[in-house]
Amino acid sequence: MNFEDIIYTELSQIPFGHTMSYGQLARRAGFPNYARQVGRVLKNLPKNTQLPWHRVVNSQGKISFPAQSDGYKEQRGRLISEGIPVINDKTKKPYFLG
DNA sequence: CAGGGGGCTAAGG
DNA sequence: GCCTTAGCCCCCT
Repeated sequence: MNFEDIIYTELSQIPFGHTMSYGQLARRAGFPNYARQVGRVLKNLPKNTQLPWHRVVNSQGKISFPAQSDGYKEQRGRLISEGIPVINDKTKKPYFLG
């Protein structure tokens, strides 16, 4: 098993409605200090992947995409659909179910 | 080999 | 909140 496969399996273990940081996921996979590599793996995931990549956020609990980017919106939508609040930096209010 | 850059992190101003 | 520095590891040009 290579690094990517280990990350895939570890990623698939994150339960619905939960999030985990890149570094946390890396450590759980047995690769401390590999947060950036986790980011690289997620970036290269095929668009059709079934893996819950959206459940991975940075160490501040925030989405690691530029706030206007498509990736940001996509991840935000997925998190909200799981009941996970996402703070809007502008209004300081959380997007949430409803 | 050198340089630049990532879905990163922790620590400081 | 913003920004910079330093450390990390790997990828691409």
